[in-house]
Amino acid sequence: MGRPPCCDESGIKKGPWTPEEDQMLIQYIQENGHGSWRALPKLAGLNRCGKSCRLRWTNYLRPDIKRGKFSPEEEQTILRLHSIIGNKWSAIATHLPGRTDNEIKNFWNSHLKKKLIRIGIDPMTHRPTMDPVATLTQLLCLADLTGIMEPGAWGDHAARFLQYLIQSPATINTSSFSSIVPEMKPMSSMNGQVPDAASLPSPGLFPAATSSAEFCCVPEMSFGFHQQPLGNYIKQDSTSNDELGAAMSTPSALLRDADGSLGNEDNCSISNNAGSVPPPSFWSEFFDDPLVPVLI
DNA sequence: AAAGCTTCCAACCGCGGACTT
DNA sequence: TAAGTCCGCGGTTGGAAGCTT
Repeated sequence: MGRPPCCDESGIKKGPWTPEEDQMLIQYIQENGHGSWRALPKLAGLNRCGKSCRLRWTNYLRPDIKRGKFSPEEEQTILRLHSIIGNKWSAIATHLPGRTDNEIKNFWNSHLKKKLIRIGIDPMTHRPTMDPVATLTQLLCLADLTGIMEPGAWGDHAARFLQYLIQSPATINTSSFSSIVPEMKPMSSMNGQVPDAASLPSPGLFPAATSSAEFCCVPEMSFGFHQQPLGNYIKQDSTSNDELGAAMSTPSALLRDADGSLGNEDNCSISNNAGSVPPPSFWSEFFDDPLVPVLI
């Protein structure tokens, strides 16, 4: 069953709001609350439909709306949430105080989406648009970093890791790649700065998805290097203290059960066993709940 | 300076879920 | 239970502003 459009009444004004109309709406809502949006226009003396009033209020006139450019932190939050829940703009907006779903949607469509496409990330899947190994090879070529493969250039760890990526494509589960783009930057933009070689794992620490694993973490090194240090993390039951599994983890690690579904264990936490390497910052930054966040 | 193009964003549209009658 | 209504959401649009040629 459909419903008639709310604005099909003749004589109802559409289009941009005038300052006078804004003032009437603000004054009415401040004095009476919005109540029924349907009834509001008549009560407030506005020749608008209720829907138009609601939109104007929620997207523009509300006193708690934050104006101005999105900060890098807000941008990262949007990207992270979008990689998890997709185009749920209202849900994303709940994590960005003062920002409206419409504003976030516009920012995504006009900035972030294009940005991802430009750097080779599919904005809908948040995965590289090309084969990750091919992408890495291409980036290496672009950055003219072939010299790094020479012994001693980055240390054995880094060289082994790069060789792993280039020579062992079959071991990389490309279907599980995910991207938290702001934490990564193309190698070509690193201007000779390389990550701490000691923090790079040996290829053996990268388990491909296996059917028997409690969960698996898939490294996301296909596109660039995380700005945050890598480390090994332990998934632990906080009540029994049982170690449920250990994995090489990146800031956007994928935690899955053996059947590929999302982990859902209560009482679990992620802890770090790498000593000097802190847990990925986004766990605490982004999720209030210290239990296992569900990411995909 | 002006024409054409691109970007940005406020506002609209239509759908679907929830609620009411 | 079905029909009617309201609200909120995501997709899309149109025009203003900015940029390029």
